[in-house]
Amino acid sequence: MPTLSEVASLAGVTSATVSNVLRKRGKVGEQTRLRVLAAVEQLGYRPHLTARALAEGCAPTLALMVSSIANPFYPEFALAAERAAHANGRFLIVCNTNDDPVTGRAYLDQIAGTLSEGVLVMNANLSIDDLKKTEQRGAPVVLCMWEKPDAPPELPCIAVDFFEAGAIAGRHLIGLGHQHIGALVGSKINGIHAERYKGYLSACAAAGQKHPQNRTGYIEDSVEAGYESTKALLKAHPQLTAIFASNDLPALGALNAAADLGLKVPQDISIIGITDIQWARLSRPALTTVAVPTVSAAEMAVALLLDLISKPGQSAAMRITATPQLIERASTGPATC
Amino acid sequence: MPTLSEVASLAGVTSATVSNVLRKRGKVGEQTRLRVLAAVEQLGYRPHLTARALAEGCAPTLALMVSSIANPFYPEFALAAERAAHANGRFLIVCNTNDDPVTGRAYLDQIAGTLSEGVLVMNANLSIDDLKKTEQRGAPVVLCMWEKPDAPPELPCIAVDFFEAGAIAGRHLIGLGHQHIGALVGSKINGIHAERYKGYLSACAAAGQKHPQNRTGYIEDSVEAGYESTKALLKAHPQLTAIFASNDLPALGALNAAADLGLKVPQDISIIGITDIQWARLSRPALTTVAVPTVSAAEMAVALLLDLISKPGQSAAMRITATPQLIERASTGPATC
DNA sequence: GTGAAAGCGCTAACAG
DNA sequence: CTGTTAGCGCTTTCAC
Repeated sequence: MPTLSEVASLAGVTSATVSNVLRKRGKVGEQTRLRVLAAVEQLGYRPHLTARALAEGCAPTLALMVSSIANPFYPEFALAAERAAHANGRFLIVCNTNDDPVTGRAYLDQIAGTLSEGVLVMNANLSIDDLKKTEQRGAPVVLCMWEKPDAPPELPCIAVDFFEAGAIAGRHLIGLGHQHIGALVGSKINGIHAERYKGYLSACAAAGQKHPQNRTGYIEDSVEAGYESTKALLKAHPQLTAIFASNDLPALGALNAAADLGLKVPQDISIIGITDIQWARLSRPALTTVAVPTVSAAEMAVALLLDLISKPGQSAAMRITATPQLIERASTGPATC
Repeated sequence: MPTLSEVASLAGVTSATVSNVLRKRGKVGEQTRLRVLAAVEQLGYRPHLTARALAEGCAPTLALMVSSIANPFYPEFALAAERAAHANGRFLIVCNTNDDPVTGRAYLDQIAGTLSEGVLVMNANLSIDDLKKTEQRGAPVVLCMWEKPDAPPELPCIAVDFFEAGAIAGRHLIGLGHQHIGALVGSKINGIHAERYKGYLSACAAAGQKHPQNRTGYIEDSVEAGYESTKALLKAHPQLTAIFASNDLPALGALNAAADLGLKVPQDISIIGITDIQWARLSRPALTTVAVPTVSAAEMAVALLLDLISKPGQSAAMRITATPQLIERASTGPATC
């Protein structure tokens, strides 16, 4: 690969000048500029991003920490984040923590500030302490789609009003006349869906309905867990006419459980999820769900991170994305009893 | 962030020595080693990966080019690739080309050899010429899950026997007694599924069945396209008892079309796909499909790429992964007429 | 064993 | 306007 100085000597100038024409800095004579450009073209010169990063003291990469990029929710976020990053001249490194704090910490220690200029953190089971530590070391951190507004994150974050998402789901079910509702709350690992559940409970309370504790299954955030839990719930409480799931994956599992139990959705039982992942519209019946603003959250997260990178020492404000939206599809309908 | 020389002066040695103990190179006196380690610990020193990359002339990153990481097939590949890369001390940069050759070329020009040491290419609509050019510039390229064994790739690649995958699917359907089979072949964009279709046709021929051209829909690789095409196919050919889809997404669309048409799967119509993406096991009925060795392909691709990186000028051999496997689930059954 | 010095490719003052 | 001069933080001969 040709270097700057090779281009320089071909053009009969010095590397500083070449750098200047390439970065459009300083003033360069029109003819030398042309000469340099010709040399660049002739040699097929491309700037060495690693060298540039070292010299500038700033790498053109951002890291995205997720538990697993194969989790159906992350790819859409990652796509939006990568696009936003690239639109700003940055590249995105994807790190799968596998929900293992040790792996996560190792990633942070390795790349934060040394290879990537900042880090976006999705639900990757990283400790706030580790994150604060990497922030103190100079690599900005942005929590993405933060769900616990009451627990001060102590770190910049993009928050989504998951309480409202839960409330919307609850109101939808109640509005349809459902009085016996089962709930699927995940994930067990980090109890991160508590906010959604609280929102749902608040909707019940507001309608004067009470939700008995034993109608809630605390489960993992997966189709399989939703499937099993729904079967158990329906066996214990045959009178249920609806299922509130704190996430789409368990909701989809509930759909399958209903089908395998010979129940018709939504005639016999209504099911609602939260998030609106890709599959939600593709299941049969298509899943009614509360869409969360994933794309805008990703864009905001990248914007916030870039802000923090450009202005070190900035205060760590929390930004909030658009309100979740009910997406009414075919898995919910009026209560029949 | 503390630097090597800061650690060095704390330990009362020179940076070369610190480097030696950290890289476990050369011989270092046991006591100096301990002293250095203590200093590293005390300062919380972490090697600056960008600086190291520049000095070593080798970046610790690999790039993965995909059309869109949100396409349901890529995340599983990306997960496996990232794990394999990280197991070898490399980080993975994800690049979404959006199927746009211009975007793809820009990515290659920017990072290949300057920020990432090599590039993995999934179906990203990049021209072979562009790829060969980046290879010539010194950044190894590995084509992942290459499907056209007859068209010499001229580039190192991991090939999957998609012809056999198609044949397996065809044999399965024929073995079940199906004589009137419709075919969904995608994607239209790059005609990349031809091999799968050929395999399917060969299975028909081997069984003495002929597949009329007008029973094939050439479509995009999506659930929606599969849905529409299945409806059209079924309308034009009501006698069809099975659908062969060259990919799972259209197969899932076919499943939905059958459901919306009031057809029971597999009693009225059998449907088979190829790939075995995550959703395949989650649909109702669960999709019978021919699983492709995604994970091993990803691992082999990373291994090949690392080989090429470590041994420049190596011959570009094609490596082949495991044979596709039939995964019999609930969407296929005996022909009833 | 350990240190001195050069250099990876580029940027960023500062001179001229 | 353009060239000179230092580095960025680390690795790597090559002496001592």
